[in-house]
Amino acid sequence: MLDVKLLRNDYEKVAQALRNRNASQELIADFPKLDVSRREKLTESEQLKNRRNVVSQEVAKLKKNRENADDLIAEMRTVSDRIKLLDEEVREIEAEMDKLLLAIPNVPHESVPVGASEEDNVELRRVGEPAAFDFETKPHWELGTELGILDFEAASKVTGSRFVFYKGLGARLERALINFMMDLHADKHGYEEILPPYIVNRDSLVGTSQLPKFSEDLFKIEGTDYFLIPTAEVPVTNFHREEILSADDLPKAFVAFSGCFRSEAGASGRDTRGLIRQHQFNKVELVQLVAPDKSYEVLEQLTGHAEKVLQLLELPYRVLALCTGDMGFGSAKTYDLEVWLPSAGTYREISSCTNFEDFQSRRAGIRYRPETGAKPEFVHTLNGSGLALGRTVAAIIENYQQADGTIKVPEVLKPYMGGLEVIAPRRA
RNA sequence: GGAGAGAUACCGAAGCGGUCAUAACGGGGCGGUCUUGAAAACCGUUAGGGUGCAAGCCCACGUGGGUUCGAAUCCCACUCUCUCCGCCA
Repeated sequence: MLDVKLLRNDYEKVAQALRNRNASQELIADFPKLDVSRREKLTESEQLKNRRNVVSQEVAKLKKNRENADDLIAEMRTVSDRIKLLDEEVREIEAEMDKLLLAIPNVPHESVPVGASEEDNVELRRVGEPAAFDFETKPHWELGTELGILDFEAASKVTGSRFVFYKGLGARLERALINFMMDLHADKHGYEEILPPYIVNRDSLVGTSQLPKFSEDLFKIEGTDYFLIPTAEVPVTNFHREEILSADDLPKAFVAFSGCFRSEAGASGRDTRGLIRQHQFNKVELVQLVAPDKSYEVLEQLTGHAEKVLQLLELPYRVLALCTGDMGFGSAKTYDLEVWLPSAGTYREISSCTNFEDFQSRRAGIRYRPETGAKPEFVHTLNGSGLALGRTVAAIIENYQQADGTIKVPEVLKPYMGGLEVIAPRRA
């Protein structure tokens, strides 16, 4: 959520940000009018409340002395009615303003490239060379099915499309990756490990800005106001919702493994095969709450932590700075990591690292006190995948495939796979 | 799921219609006095939001409504916590 003061004092800056995002100017058109009328009504109401408070004291005094207070009480009756009316109007205006404010995307950081679509994202670097295969490569869903480590058919029978069973060494590979990533971030990168609830309430989703705008992407639990989490970002960022932290508490750095559930409402027809786009997938997520003056430094570090996973797995990848038109709703700046997928002959997103600045913390009320006695300020929140598991498995299967259809186990994973060298069909 | 109890500042807790919210009282944290140092004692300090240049004013006793001239206090709904019973991993 934007600071109303920004909207009040620098309307044009917000308007420009919306243009850069291809978002409608309509989003903020009603703001000035609402803002002014709210403050007018609020001022009148507060003056009347002051009067009411003063008179109430007088009434108390008169009653105590057994004197007559009927005139004052009569006056207060009309004053109170007026207050009630004004407060009702203020409430309505505030509800409208909230609705409006919650629908306005964040203002991109000045360093974000201006652009209309993903075409305008800026590639910052490539790391690792895609392997040259001297045989016909196969996509991971073919290899995984042939090896008996992935079963899409069984999943579509048991559940439906866009679900998968991992079996045998496939399940083992996923578990190995989870442990490898968690150990790396918790032990080497200094994050605190969190295992969050997979179900959250509405306030949490508003806090991290999935709601109210993107409800169609979420699975809602029937008969309740609970939702399955689309990412551990939601429960973890909201851990300190409506709290005032002290300066020594920062930075808060959490690493969380969780299942993620997405309805993928608008994605029918895209990536229908394989592990790339599933309704349920696992992810290791990095989340940080930091002091505002540190957040851009931390964004670079956090992105580096996610990159480290790809480097250790020896998977070729590239880093993109997303342009204004391609960034997520709450983002002030985002780097995407894209891993090389031989079957697609291209790089595919495997991690997204974002600085939200105070966009989420303002919604979620996450503040800190810079020093004792100082006024609380909003923290900056960041998160990034470190990494999405399904896509990592797909990348390993495809990049480590061999001519005979077996999969080499990446060096760093061997200890997590009981020393296994190669994933081959069971029972040769 | 059934029955009951509760929610006030960092923690505990008083308050039961007006003089009680920079909120009694107790504890904790921080700073200081004293001390060779520490403890004890004593002193100080420790709190949100809105509006306004400011002084100030308004709001905030779990959340949202209601009654009343006036609500922490009375009424209603909701949320969460605790205790007992049932069920369960």
